[in-house]
Amino acid sequence: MAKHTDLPKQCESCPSLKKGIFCDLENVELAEVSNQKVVNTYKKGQTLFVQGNPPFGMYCISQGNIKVTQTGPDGKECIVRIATSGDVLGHRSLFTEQYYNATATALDDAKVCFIDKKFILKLVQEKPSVASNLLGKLGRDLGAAEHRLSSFYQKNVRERLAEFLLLLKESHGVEEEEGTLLDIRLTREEMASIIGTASETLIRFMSELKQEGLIAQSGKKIYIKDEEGLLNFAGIGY
Amino acid sequence: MAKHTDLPKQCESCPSLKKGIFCDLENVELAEVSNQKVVNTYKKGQTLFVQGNPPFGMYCISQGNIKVTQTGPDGKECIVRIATSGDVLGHRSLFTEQYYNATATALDDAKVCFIDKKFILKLVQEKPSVASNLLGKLGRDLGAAEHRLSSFYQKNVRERLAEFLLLLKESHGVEEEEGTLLDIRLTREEMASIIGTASETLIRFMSELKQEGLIAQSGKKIYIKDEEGLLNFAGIGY
DNA sequence: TACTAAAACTGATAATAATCATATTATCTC
DNA sequence: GAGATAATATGATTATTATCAGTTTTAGTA
Repeated sequence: MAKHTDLPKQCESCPSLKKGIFCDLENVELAEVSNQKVVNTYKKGQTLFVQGNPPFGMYCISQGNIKVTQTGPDGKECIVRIATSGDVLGHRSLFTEQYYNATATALDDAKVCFIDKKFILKLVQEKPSVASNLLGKLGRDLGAAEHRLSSFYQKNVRERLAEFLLLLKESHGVEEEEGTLLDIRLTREEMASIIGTASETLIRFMSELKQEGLIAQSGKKIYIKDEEGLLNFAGIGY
Repeated sequence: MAKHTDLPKQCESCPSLKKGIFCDLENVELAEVSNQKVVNTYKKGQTLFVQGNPPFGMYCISQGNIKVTQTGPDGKECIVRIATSGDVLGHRSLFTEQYYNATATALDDAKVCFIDKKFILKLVQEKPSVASNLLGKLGRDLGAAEHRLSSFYQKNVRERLAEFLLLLKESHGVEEEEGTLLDIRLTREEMASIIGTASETLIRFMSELKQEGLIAQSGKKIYIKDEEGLLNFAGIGY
C-alpha cells in the first residue's frame, strides 16, 4: 500500500527540483541523474552520515528535515545547520576532500536521494550550471554561518532567540489562523544548541516571549504571533 | 625605486599561485587571467569592499592579511574571517547574487589582484578546475565557520582563546628561537571580536596564559611556547 | 622630543547565563 | 491504559563574563 508520503521516483517530477542544484538541467540530463540516484527513506532519529567518516556521495533531500550536528569532546551536540526539502547535504565535505566533520540525522521521517561521488564530481565538471548552483548554495550556507557567528558577539541570548524564531519563520513558516506555525520538530535542547545556550535558559526566554504575546504555543506547536515585536526584540533595525 | 614589497605582475610567477584557485591552470590560460586582472595595493586600514555594496568581481590576495568584518546594528565590529596571501575574497557574495554582507579591510599593507565578475564567472563555466577549487575553498570556509559556531556552544572564553591561538599558529606561525611567532597584526579588540568576548576579558586570559608559560610576548609579538599545553587548555583531546 | 591619541592592562562591580535541584507534563512502550 | 522514560518547566544558587572606571604603556605625529 502506497503511503501518502510517497514521492515520484523520477527527478523530473520531484517537488523539490526547482529549489535544488539541478534546476537548470535539461530533461535528458535530469533523467541521467534520476537513473543514477538511489532513493532512501529515513525514520526520525536515523543518521545519513556520521562525523569522522569519509564521504561517498551527496544527498538530495526530497522530503523531511535533517539536522547537521557537531559533537564536542564532552559529547555536547551542537546543531550547525538544518537542511530541508530541496537542499543538498554532504556537499561541504565532498569538495574539500575532508572527512565529514558533522553528523546528519533525520528530525522527522525523510526521503533522501543519494548520488554517488564520482557521478556528482563528473556532473560538476560537465555541467557548469550545477557547479554554479553548488557555489551559490555553499556561499549562502557560509553567509548564514558567518551571520550566526557575528550574532554570538553582538547579541545576547534573548536577541539570538528572537532572531532564530524569525529565521525558522522564513524557512518553515506556514500561515494559519493562530499565526505563523513553525512546521518543524525541534526539542528545546536542540533549539538551545542552535542559539548556543542552556535548555533551561532557552525555556525561560520562550516563556517570556509567550507572556508578552509575541509567540504562542499549543501542544508542541509554536506560532509566531507578532513578527514586528520579534524584530524589535532581535535588535534588527528594519 | 622598487620597494621590497613589489611582486611580479604576472600570475605565472605569483608566489601565492600554488595555494590559490588557479593552481591547475595551464600557462596559456594563466596568462589570460594575468592580462585581465588589475593589481591594487592597500595601506593598513583601507577597505577592499564594504558591507551592503554589490560585488563587481573577485579579489586574489597576493600579499598581506585582510580582515572580513560584520558590523552590528550597534556598530560593534565582528571579524568573521581572515584572508591571507593565496586566498580569494569576495567569492562568497559573487556566486550568491547577494550584496556583500561584510566589509574587507587590510590588516597591514597588502597587494591584491582584482578580477572582473564577468571574467571569473566565464572562467568557472569553462574551466572545471577553477570551479572545483572554488567549491573546495567555500567548503573549507564553511567548515571553519561551523566549527567556530560549535565552539561557542561547547567551549568557554578561555578554551576558545587557546583554540584560536592554535589556529593562528597554523595559518600565521613562523618558527623562531623563542617559540612560534604569530606573524599577524591584530589588536586585542580584534582578537576579542573573533572569539566573541570583551577585550578586557581576552586580555585577562592572555595574561593568564603568559603567566603559565604557554605563550610569551615581546613588544607586540606573540609567541606560542607550549602547543601541548594549549591543546589541553582548548579541550581538544589529541 | 614632546605631545596626543589609541591601545593595553588592572581592579571593582554588575549583569547575564549556567548549573543544580526538583516538579510537572508529555511521550513511548508493553 | 499503566508504567517508565524523556521532555518541559520553574526556582534557587553559583559561575562566568560584561561593564565601568581608571592607570599605564605604546604608537603616531607635529
